[in-house]
Amino acid sequence: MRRAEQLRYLILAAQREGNRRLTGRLGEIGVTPAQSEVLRILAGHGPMALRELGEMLVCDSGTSPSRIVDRLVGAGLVERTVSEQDRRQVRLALTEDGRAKAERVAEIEDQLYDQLDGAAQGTDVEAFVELLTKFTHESPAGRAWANRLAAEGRRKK
Amino acid sequence: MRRAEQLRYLILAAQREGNRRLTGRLGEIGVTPAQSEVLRILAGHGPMALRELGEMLVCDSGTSPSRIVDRLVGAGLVERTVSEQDRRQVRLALTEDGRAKAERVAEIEDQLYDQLDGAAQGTDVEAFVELLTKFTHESPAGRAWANRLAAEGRRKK
DNA sequence: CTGTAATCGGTGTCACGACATCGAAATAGG
DNA sequence: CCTATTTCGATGTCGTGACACCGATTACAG
Repeated sequence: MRRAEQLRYLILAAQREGNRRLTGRLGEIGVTPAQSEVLRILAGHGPMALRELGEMLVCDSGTSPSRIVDRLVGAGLVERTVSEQDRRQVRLALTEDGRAKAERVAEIEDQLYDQLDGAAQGTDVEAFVELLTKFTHESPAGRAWANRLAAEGRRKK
Repeated sequence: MRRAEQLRYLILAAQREGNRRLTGRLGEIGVTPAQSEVLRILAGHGPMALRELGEMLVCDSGTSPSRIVDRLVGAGLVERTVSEQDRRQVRLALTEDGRAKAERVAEIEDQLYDQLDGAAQGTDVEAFVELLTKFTHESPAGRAWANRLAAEGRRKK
């Protein structure tokens, strides 16, 4: 059993398990994990174009997350407006319902983060964060996460 | 930015990136990552029932991996036979083509494991393995991986 | 100003994953 | 035996993910 193989499958299992727990809790308020990521990004970083959202989404590195947004628009949580300056662009903004839902999502996530932080007590997570960052920093998903961190930094200023 | 949140998204990004690389390399021989896991399990642990396969599959914790197997049967890599003793059961076995394909999958995986081991040089991976094992050991995917490890142990005897 | 290239978002397609439900077959209980 | 329960695998459905391709719109080069 190679060390890398074990790491590979444990990362896969952890991702699945995290998603499973999140799906269960988020299901109570009628959103999926992918949708929740969109809600949280829009709540935290204001209205933006679909392309910008795509550059921050870890869960979907496709050309554009049109279809995830479709469902949020259908659920009345997100508003799509064609940009005035550039009619190719679409501006995405949370509705009132969307803001409320994003708030509830944040609460649920916080509870799960408490669990995870508890499980990670006594482990040198920083070393692991560094390894994963190195492994992903050239990938679409890794760049999306880096974009989120950068935006977070700007927001705090 | 909570530590757990960073860990969550980095694990997601790493899983996506690993899958992306694997998809690219495996695409050359016409299989997907999920299919490759089935091939490797059948190659390593002999013919088995669909249920047993399901209990070892990290990639699919659903009721049964019928549909993934469907495609492998369609591709002529796996043979499905109704069990004589228990006509509810289906015995899965690799065909000659399937064995050859599993061999090529193993070579590709080894190359990627080399990359990953290289990137993990100097990191205390064991601590991380322990954390992930603890996090997943009650989950479907975690149990599947534990089953794989156990079967691996038995095979070596 | 005009033709070409680049950008943006939408869509078609395929293969998952997760969940629920189903029918056939075997087993346990009486 | 005979019925109720359990097991096994298949299947329907929904929502991703990843890729390729498309039309509309804008930017740019000559």
